[in-house]
Amino acid sequence: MVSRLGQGRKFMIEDALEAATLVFWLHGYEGASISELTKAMGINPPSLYKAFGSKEDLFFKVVDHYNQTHGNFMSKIFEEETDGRALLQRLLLEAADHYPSDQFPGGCLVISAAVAVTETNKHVADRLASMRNDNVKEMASRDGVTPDMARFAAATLQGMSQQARDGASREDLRTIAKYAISALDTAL
Amino acid sequence: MVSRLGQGRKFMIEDALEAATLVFWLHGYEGASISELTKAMGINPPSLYKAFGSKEDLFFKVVDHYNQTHGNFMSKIFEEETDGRALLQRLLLEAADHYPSDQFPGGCLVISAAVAVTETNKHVADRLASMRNDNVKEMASRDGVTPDMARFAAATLQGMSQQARDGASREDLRTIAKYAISALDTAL
DNA sequence: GTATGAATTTAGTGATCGCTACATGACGGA
DNA sequence: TCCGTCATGTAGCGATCACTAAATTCATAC
Repeated sequence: MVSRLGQGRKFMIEDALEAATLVFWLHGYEGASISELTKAMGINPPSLYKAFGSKEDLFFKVVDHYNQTHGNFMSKIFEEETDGRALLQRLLLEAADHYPSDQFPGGCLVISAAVAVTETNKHVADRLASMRNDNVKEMASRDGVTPDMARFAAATLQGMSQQARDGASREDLRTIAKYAISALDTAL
Repeated sequence: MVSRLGQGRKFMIEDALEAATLVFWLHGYEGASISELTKAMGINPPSLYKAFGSKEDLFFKVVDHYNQTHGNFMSKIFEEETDGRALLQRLLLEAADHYPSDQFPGGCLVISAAVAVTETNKHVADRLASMRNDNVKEMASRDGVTPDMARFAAATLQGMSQQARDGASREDLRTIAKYAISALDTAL
């Protein structure tokens, strides 16, 4: 039985998450203040803490939201491509299309939101790092993909994310992706 | 005429810069607090501000110091290698040796110290970004190196830096470097 | 209409941020 | 020895951090 008492929430969780996503994506985990987050989400701090628990809880819900929306193309490719090489190729080429953006911060939130942080937030950066490393393992588990190839693809994706933040164009990133694909097609 | 009045500085600039370098390298520009910096440098805040001006001034003096010490291998390669392809190859292979580290934070300070930051420190991140982009231009100015090749090499180096922070081994990075070199050797 | 219960707004908490005023300490010059 | 000068240590500035106690508003239940 769902409780129908009280005045009920006045904002939509998804809308608030999307607003928070843009802030965390642009300024990173520590660079995003509760003040800026609540302003962007259109709510006050107590509402944020009531709905999401803490800044850290909110952040990881934002990461989930990001993976289901802006970063959705990745998991889609993981689902659709069975062949390992085709998987890596599509990841690289589609990332080249998605990472550069005018309306969004550019690059990948999971890659750039917590690179170098305070000691007290080390576990946040570590959790993102293990998400990235899980991605490498997932790639390496596919047929035709060695751990080395997976690492190389992951490193290229991370470099492309940085390049996007540094202002590289869609065309720039496509070229980087093509170089990487040609390396993956060449016996080492 | 050098002033010989007063009690004189009680610490060595280079030692203080090296200590500050490790803090900024590990925790990034914003993640490094004045409190942590002064503790690592063995001095009090007024001495820091007297000697270095501000946190931002200190940071960019740290970047210079880093480029002349831990990151010195880069400029050395730029000086020694005239041939463009040999330049890119050495950059990739030697970065693979330098980026992973047990005693140091790993990766490159210029790449990881200010990725996503507060709005008030955007200009710090922008200045590091333009240093990185200057590196790309410098590579592209060499014989046999197209802008595309330079971008690809830079992206790979940035990905390798991230991988090093995520725990990749020297061997892992060498393999990534070799993949990238094989791509550069293949006509696109 | 009134009591109940939940999310809201207001207004702060203590802690830490980057930075500095002030007094002390340590040296060279006279 | 005393002064002038500069770096130092102490102590704390205003601002902002993540977070929350308390009061208020609002929707339902009866």
